[in-house]
Amino acid sequence: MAGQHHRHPHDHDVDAELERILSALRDDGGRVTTGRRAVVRALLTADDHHVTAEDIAATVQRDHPDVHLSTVYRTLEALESRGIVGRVNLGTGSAVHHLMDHAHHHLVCDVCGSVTEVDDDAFTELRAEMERRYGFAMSPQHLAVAGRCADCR
Amino acid sequence: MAGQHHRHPHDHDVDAELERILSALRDDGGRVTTGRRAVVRALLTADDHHVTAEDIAATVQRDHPDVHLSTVYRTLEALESRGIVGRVNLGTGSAVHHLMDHAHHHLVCDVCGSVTEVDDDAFTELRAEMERRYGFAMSPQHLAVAGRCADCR
DNA sequence: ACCTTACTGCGAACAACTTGCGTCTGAGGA
DNA sequence: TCCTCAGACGCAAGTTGTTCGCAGTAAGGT
Repeated sequence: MAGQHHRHPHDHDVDAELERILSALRDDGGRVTTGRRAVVRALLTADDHHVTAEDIAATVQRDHPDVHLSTVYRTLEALESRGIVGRVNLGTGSAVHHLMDHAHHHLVCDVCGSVTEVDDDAFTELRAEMERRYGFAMSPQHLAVAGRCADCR
Repeated sequence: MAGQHHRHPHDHDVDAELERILSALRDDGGRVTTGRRAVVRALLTADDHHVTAEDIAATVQRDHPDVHLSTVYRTLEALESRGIVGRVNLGTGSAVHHLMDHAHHHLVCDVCGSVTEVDDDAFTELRAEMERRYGFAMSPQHLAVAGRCADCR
């Protein structure tokens, strides 16, 4: 065991989850490389769990300076195609990525750009309605609702 | 009065609405030019009322070949900042624009990319919930819901 | 240890806008 | 009607965020 540098109280949780995710990737025919490990770790330890590709690259490059931005993009794509991470694309600027640990949606503030998670259960009624009226199957993820957050009102 | 070319049964409605919109623009300090008139007309007559900037440019350029794409973008921006048109940005590809004639939202199919309008009233309950739980004021427009449409399921 | 072949770094390509610049023009006023 | 001048235009060049082609590297099954 032992030492990654800078251990924190919850590093065990992070490490366990990290390995769980990486095995899922490996079991699906993917390979686990230093870069990929670092990208997943960055996603796990990101403050608000919603980060851009460049955020991830910046974090990763603190420890591994030659992991290229395009590797981050390719890793995110590999994880997305396996349903491990999700992408939120609020029109302006870069897309934001997050682990799909639980079904949730996003309230995106038009003013400050902050992203708030909303549990999927708030949407069950709406989902049923869209299904009934339009035969449309709402994705359980990826939904971004624009508006104005409490702070910016 | 009289003749634009190629008159159709509902051209009067279109023309009336066109002038209404252009006056709103003019009353707000904007200027009405040939290009802007053509852009608004393209929005009014678009088949599904949800068009990309390039769609608009293509339509406009049939009659006015030297209206530049950048003029279309600038006109759309002018109209958006005045709340006359709205923009839907489904992650992939170009943004789609539409007149804000009534409050509605969008069901965007992940597979075929089709956009279905949903009246805002389906969202009143959800809006109240977001307000109550997070103090978040959902925009009455611009909401795009990802998923799979009836045809693609 | 060996052999596939997925993954990588790098730079160049790409799509969708956005902007700087010099010219032109709509529309309120003299 | 004519002036004038900020707002709008055409054009080309620039930005931004993301993807791709290539040749080299290294996972991981055998």
